[in-house]
Amino acid sequence: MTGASIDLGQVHDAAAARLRVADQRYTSGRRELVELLASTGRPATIPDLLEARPKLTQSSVYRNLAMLEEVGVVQKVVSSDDRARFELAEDLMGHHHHLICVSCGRVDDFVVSSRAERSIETVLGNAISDTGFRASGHRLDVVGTCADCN
Amino acid sequence: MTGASIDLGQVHDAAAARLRVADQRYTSGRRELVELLASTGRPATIPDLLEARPKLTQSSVYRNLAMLEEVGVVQKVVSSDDRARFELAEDLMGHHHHLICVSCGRVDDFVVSSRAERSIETVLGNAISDTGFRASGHRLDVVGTCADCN
DNA sequence: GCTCGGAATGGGAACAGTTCTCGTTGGGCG
DNA sequence: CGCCCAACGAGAACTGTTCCCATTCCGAGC
Repeated sequence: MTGASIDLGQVHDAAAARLRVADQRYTSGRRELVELLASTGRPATIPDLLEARPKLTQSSVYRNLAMLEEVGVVQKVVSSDDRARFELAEDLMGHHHHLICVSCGRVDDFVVSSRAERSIETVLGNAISDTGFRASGHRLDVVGTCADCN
Repeated sequence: MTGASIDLGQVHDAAAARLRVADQRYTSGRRELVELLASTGRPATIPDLLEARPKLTQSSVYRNLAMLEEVGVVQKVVSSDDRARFELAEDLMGHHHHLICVSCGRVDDFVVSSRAERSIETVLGNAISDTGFRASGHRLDVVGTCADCN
């Protein structure tokens, strides 16, 4: 169900390039974060990341995620609990949506057909055309309870 | 653009009834919150509410919003900034979507045609049918920059 | 290979939003 | 009229996140 796995080398190259534009280095800590997020297949919380790589420290993870978000390598995802979650940016991961469990806060990815995406875009474009709002994208999340929470 | 205004009396009746089921009173503070949320037409932050009704106190607003959420009268909305926003529950407000400004965090409501809603529901139903996830609804938000933020 | 300068790091303090605590208030019922 | 307990108000406590600063690391130039 989770889309075809992505090319890690390509992701690293893109991350390095985007950081370089901002005069930032692609350090080992940042590389680890990107690698983790690329392999998880689901938005991760900071505790998730710290647990997966105990060598990482909290303040650096926060700082590096903020930097990676700023240069467009990762993006923040909000769920129903109060921890931020992070995933690779859409242009690295592919456009997708989230299943948000209101019971445990877990977030999973899913995709819909590109035809369905186009019709959603059209509907949204019509709906907001007279609001002065400039859309940069959409978030279509399904809320409910995950299989584990039954 | 904001849908037809809702029947305030009906909202109060529903709120009172849902609280009563949970052995809770519909106190003046709670009534004020419901009234504010019904009149705002856009999800409100706690500071918004405190400013609109200086008589309300912060701790009571938090406590009462939590209670009203628990009995299904209001719901929490997350935006891009880190303040929670609240609006009346969907069955009191009508189903709608949000325009989320990534620059200032402001959130506005908009609606799409019921035909479009049905097709979205169908698409989502197909996409998650084999995940074990039980959907209770969806959130379709448009992110971008509002007219004020240009 | 060595040194220097600036970027990144790590640990902890500071901060903001939210939740909890507890003594007080007040509405409803006997 | 008085009792009881839910709700209130003020502030303390808590939690996730951000900031600070001394130390470490990396890369460029010698």
